[in-house]
Amino acid sequence: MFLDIGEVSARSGIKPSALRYYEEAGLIASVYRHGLRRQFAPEVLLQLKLIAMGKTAGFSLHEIASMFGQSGLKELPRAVLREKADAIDQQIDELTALRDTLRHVADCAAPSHMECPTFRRLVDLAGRRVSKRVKPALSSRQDGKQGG
Amino acid sequence: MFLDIGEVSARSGIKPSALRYYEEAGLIASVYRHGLRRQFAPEVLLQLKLIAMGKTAGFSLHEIASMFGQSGLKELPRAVLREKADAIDQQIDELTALRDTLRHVADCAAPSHMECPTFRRLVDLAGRRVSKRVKPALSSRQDGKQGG
DNA sequence: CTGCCACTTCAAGTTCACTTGAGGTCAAGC
DNA sequence: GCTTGACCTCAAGTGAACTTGAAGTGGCAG
Repeated sequence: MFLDIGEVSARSGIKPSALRYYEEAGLIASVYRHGLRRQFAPEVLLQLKLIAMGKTAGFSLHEIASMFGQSGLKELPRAVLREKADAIDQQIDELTALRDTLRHVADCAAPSHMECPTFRRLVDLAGRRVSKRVKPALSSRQDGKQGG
Repeated sequence: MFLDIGEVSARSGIKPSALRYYEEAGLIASVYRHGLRRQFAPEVLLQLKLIAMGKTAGFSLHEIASMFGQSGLKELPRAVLREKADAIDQQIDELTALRDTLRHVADCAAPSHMECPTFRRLVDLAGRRVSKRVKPALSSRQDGKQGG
């Protein structure tokens, strides 16, 4: 019924050391101990998927915890979630621009991309979006200080 | 004509220390020195936008350098760029799923999300995409080892 | 010619997200 | 009842991406 850490690790592809780290960070929780051993509910696998998605989005573990902490998604600040969703929308726009730029650079025969108008337009477009951002999705202490 | 580091910092919103760090990492280059002071070509601002976009996408500085190193985008490995573009496509899918999940959680009135079929479907969908991934876009040493 | 101040270098410090290693525990199988 | 092996804790180490601090340099305004 319950999974011990090796099992969770095997099914999620996340090392036991990382799982313990997540537990300490309040991202997941074991339901009880069998002797020393943590026993996890199977739902933890779903939570770990969510965590992986959050990481892909560039959120810190702390931010992920604030979205769906170990509480098992019971009482979440809906406003925070909507904010994060908006931030992800912005990020998708940026990624789209980067992807298009990459594809353009890969295909464009121009000798210097810096002078290619298509290239400049692509980068510029993305740049504009970045500066329009309300809140930084990726938290390097740099963003938000020293404002551009 | 040329910009010194403070100017570049002011226009890009990136601290001088980070700019020096980027130079050492081979991401940007100054064209010459005026006394001690680095002089940058204005194009560096465009390059910095590209770097910012790459960071948003979760690429390491090393990977970003491999995409468009300080060379000024002259002779780039087109295959690598296309690969990265594909990776970004995958990432966009994941982010879309996460965003939809977040919005669902914010709106869903169910007492426990774990039992909400819409929720499970969303997470599951994303999970499937993740495991279909060819190459990890975000390089934590974990991904790729210990395969799930 | 003096002083200022934005720059310089270099070493060390910081945060995040883990990993590694040493030494210990305990349920189960022989 | 002893060994085995998967787990445990805790401290320290790692790598990425910077930041900070100390000590120095040099062009330009006054």
